Amino acid sequence: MSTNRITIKDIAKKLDCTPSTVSRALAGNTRVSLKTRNLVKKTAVEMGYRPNAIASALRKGKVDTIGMIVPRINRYFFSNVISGVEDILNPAGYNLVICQSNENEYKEQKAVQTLLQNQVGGILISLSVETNNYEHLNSIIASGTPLVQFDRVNLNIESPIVINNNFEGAYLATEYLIKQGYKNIGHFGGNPKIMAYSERYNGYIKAMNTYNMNINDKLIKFDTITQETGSSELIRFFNDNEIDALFCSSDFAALGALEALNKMKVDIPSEFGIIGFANEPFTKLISPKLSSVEQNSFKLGRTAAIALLNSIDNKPVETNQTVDVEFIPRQSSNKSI
Amino acid sequence: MSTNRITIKDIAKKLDCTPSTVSRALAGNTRVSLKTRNLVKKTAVEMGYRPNAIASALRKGKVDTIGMIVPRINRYFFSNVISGVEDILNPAGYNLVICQSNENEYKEQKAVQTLLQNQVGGILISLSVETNNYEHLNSIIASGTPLVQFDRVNLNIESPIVINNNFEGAYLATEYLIKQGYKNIGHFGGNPKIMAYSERYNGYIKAMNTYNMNINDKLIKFDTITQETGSSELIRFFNDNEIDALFCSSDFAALGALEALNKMKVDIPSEFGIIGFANEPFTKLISPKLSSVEQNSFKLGRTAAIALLNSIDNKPVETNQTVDVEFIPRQSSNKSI
DNA sequence: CTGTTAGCGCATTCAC
DNA sequence: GTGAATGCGCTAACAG
Repeated sequence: MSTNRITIKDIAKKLDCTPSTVSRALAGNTRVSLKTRNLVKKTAVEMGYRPNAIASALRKGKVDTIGMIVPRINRYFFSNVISGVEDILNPAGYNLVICQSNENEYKEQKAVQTLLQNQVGGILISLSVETNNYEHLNSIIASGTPLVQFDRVNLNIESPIVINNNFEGAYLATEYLIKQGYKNIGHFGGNPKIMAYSERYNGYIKAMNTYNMNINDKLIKFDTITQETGSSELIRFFNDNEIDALFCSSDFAALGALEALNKMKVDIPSEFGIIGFANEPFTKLISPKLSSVEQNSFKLGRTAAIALLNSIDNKPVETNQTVDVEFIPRQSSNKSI
Repeated sequence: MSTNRITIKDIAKKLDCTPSTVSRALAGNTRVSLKTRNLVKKTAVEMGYRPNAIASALRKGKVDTIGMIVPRINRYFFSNVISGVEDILNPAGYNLVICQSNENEYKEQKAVQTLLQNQVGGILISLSVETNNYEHLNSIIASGTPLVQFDRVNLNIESPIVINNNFEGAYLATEYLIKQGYKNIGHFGGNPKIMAYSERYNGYIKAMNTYNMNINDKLIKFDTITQETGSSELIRFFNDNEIDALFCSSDFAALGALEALNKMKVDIPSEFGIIGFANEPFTKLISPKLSSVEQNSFKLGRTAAIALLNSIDNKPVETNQTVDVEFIPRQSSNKSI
């Protein structure tokens, strides 16, 4: 397959010097005379030399690649986090390798295994909702590979963590519904094992309590973060319960609920208020526009990447960082009666 | 950093045999007795052995990693292509590494360089719109690394190509507008250097000619694929020209145009018909729902991955494959007068 | 400023 | 069925 690749040996032979000199020259080592350095570099280009990163990594025992594992690549939130991570990593000379777990525990374990086998310099991970067993995270730590968890994290694992202020976002959203005059406010949450979701739930509860609102367990449903479940769950309990507002931990669940309400001819926002979470681009495209919580995902990505680089360089790392969120009011929650 | 990693040497020492035997046993070589094989495997697990993929790759001169370069990760189309690629690659024992070019030629070149340096077993690429120089593609070929281009391809580069039937999709969309009775149909295209876009343009022209429609160059605008340009370009020529319909090569441009029209109180679809391309999820969420062209991106990803695997295995590869598209009529193009 | 030597961890050829 | 020896391409310690 691969045509005979040019190595530093070939360059050395041509220039009648040793591979060491070539290696040093290419690395810009000033112990090599400027003249030789330039000559080597020029010849390398002429001969079409491409360094073998594999060999270099094996020798140096480390690699300039960082691995990142996310549940889904096609979420506004995650793709922005990725961009934020790249914004830090690329200038620092690292390459980012992205793996999708597709919310599947097995794929997540496989991804960890692959990254460790490839000796990545560090790993950034946001857990799949399905993940129940955390042995793969321990094996990252056992391997000595720096690890940073972000967004969907497990606190029992020893690693720096970067998360949004999910509690605050949920609190603000719920408070907004309350102040708009909605009376029976329900909640669609994610899997409470995941801290991001439990915190949103906690923020919701806190706001409800602060304003002496009645909390009805029947109006609270976990594991409801997709469009499908958002729609079906709303239909399932809308007719049997008094409910006039919903704070969803996911824009997609909110979208599903909103569509179901539209079909039932329930007017939003006059009869029903609804708020999502994540500020997906579609939130401002649908009708009515969906209120949501912006997570500053780009900044979160930068923060996580910086934490990882510090961890790699053995610099001090704040173990627990929080990125601010912002409530974005739109039509879906502005009671206009 | 990395704690002393267990190697086959350590296992050999413990079992009082040689690294060769361990290596063979781990690889399942039948020349090693079943008993030894099992013992080695068991001990490897017990000792927490993790194979060093780097060393293995250096030795074998190849790597079980495939590189993929896409302009943007957060496009419905691309993220689905990625899933399709994974659907083929993972079962085949390959790992996928994804790089974003962000539509930037330099980042694309850098990504190619990184992948080649990491000796990936093959590369899948969809070109950035900005890319003008194709030397990096030639260097992939020169390195002997199998290459497959998909979607945004350059025909002058010697490689298998997998694309959508863009011509057909554009033809069907334009034909639909014509049959709905729209008279002055414009076109927002992408960069015609990119075949995907030139073919959509060609399909538009073909439909217009087939039905003896008047083609007005003033109503055709290239490099208009973002929401912003879609909006600004529409505003720029709407008032000065007779135009009552638009076929856009991008859903985002169509969205921008649609928003501008909404603001100008132009009724869609009675006064103006509009169709996009790619069937982004938001197309069915906005109001009015946007007609578009579904590209079967998952299938396209599978097709491209299969082509690459065949190319890696030196099996015959169809050099030029086309994946069907489907026109999805929605409200934005159904003239209901 | 440059050469010599050694070895990263693994897979493979050649022995026996 | 197993061991010994070699080298993938590169870098780094040690000389000089």
